[in-house]
Amino acid sequence: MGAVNLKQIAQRAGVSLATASRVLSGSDYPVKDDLRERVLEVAAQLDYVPNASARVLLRGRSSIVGVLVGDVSDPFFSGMIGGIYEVADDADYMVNVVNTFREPGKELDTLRRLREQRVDILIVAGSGLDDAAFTAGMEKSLAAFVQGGNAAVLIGHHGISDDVHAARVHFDNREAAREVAEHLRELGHQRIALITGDPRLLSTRDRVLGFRDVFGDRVIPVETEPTRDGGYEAAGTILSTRPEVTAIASTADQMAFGTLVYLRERGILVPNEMSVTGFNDIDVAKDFVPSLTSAHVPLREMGRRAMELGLQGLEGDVDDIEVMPELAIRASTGPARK
Amino acid sequence: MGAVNLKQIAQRAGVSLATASRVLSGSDYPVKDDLRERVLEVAAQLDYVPNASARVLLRGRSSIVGVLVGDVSDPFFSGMIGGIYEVADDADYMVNVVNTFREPGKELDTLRRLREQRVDILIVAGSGLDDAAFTAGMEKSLAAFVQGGNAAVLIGHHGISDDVHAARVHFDNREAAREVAEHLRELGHQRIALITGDPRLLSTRDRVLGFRDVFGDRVIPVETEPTRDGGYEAAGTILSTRPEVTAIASTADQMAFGTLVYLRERGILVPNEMSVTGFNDIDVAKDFVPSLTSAHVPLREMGRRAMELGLQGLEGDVDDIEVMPELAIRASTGPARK
DNA sequence: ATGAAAGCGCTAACAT
DNA sequence: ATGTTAGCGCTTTCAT
Repeated sequence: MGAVNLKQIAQRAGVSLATASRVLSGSDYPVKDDLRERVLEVAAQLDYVPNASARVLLRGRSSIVGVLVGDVSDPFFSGMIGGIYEVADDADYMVNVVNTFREPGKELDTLRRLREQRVDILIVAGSGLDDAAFTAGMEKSLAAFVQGGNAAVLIGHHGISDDVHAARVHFDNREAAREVAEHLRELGHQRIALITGDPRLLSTRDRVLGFRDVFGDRVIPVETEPTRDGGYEAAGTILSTRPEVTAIASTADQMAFGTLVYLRERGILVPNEMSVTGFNDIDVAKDFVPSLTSAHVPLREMGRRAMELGLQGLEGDVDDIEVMPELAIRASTGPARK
Repeated sequence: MGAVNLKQIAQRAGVSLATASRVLSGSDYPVKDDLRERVLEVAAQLDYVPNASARVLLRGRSSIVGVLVGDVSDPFFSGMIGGIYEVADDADYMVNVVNTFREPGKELDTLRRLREQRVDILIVAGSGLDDAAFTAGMEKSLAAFVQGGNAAVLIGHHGISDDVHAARVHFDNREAAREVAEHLRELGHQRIALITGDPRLLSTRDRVLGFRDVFGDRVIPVETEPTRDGGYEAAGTILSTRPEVTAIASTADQMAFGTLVYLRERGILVPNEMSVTGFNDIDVAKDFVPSLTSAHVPLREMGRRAMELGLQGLEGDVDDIEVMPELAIRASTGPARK
């Protein structure tokens, strides 16, 4: 029981702990070849793997980046995570992703667990939340983390005070939403429905605001699960209660897919009878039928940049960057029906 | 610099290290209320978070499950990972996912890093590989890991000797492929192309075998990147070089999507002029146009079961389970054109 | 009820 | 060139 440790290697090889360590830790300290070989052989034979905990304890650095997301299997997050991995891998960092399962109450908890692991870098990708106690807890935790000599990166997470010395990857959700809305307005739409996920999420809020900037009261918000099925259901509600609507927007592509499927099943033509828009522009959006008009969010790039900022943060320079929305106009939107 | 530690808490609170530990580690050891409160207060004030490394070192258990996958952002893996998280979360386990980026050479490396972290449970989800040295390395590493009192779970990873005391989640790729092939044969197809990813992957191999069981030499394998773009490209190659083909199968849905898009752009009717099949049946497959006939692989369930097996493995009982393929017949397949 | 001290596995400073 | 030892942060005996 228990993994093989250095002491066992040293004993078997008939050398001191220090010698074994010097050989196996990649130190450039000189060790005679015959001893070195003996150590190496025993280590290989027993398949010795050093204990990272002990090393971390000693060094105070873990080479682990902790990532806080809502749900790893959501393409929105897994895109970002993919970007993080790319950079982390080159920098020899392990990536430790934790799920909050979109339960905001859990976020503080998981953040703490990541801190317990003594991650060097913390990337918070879950959206902010409109909740004072939560925000305060978050700020305190992040401040203490950074205070401890680590780097924190917030992705699209405003609501956290600038006093927290964290790098940020900004994405202007409101502006992106405005572009989508503007596109619909130009097509002559007057009354639109907007399917949203949890309205307490700041990203959702901002997206709603963007639509309101253009449509004011003429946007009808419908709250649902942020999934394909949620969008499917919401579309049904909208059609039966709001016949005046000529376009259905969503705050995430998955919901728009659900809406498109619903419309397809009902034989309602898109975009002739109804326009549909998504948000985030995940990979399949362009291949869906009809291809989905969506606010493109450069997820992979955001992940990459976040990780780069984290690495820089360790060196002491905390930076802010902004990635730009870009409206992807496709086949799911057209002139409002008469 | 450096995170706050117990010693600092103890000093500030004017108590001994032991007392501080007893209060903060949730021990049921009795501590007078006034001291307890003082410690708690100081800890809250400084936002103390215990060092997991130290704890792991002491306890020998990390409550971390390590997961080895090809690529986190691939829906195939992220589905499984989602399942793992569900169970891990309930068991208070952290999930540490590492990417091999589909570079088989990296697998041994990443496995080692996970072992360094002293994960209690190891779930290997990347496919096996037809490479003796690789397999031997894998076996040795896993054996040593289990020997150390941990639990290993292999998902669809045959090729690893039964001597390795690992739990397994089996999925019969060959049988699943056979079902797809059989379906095509029944529709009258005689000549089919099969788009595959890396043929060194055992899962790919098995799927190819399943098709060969039914079609023998009449299946034309085409190797490409296991992505949407890879499938798109491969479709082009097939159409220009193999006009006799009446159906294009793929060993993963993403490639089939690419194929469908290519055919759509060329105005080739599916399934009238060409049938298309996928594999894995990821979420969007049913909503694609045309909806994709695919071998359904219960990814989420496999993840859940794997994690359950891992937890059981810690208790010493190593089990094998098998999940069943189920052919999802949809609109992308039809009778062979004349 | 409290504190002192040993020790988890490892590295690095310090002898020899 | 090799070995001995202190100590990273914590929990848990073992005194008191």
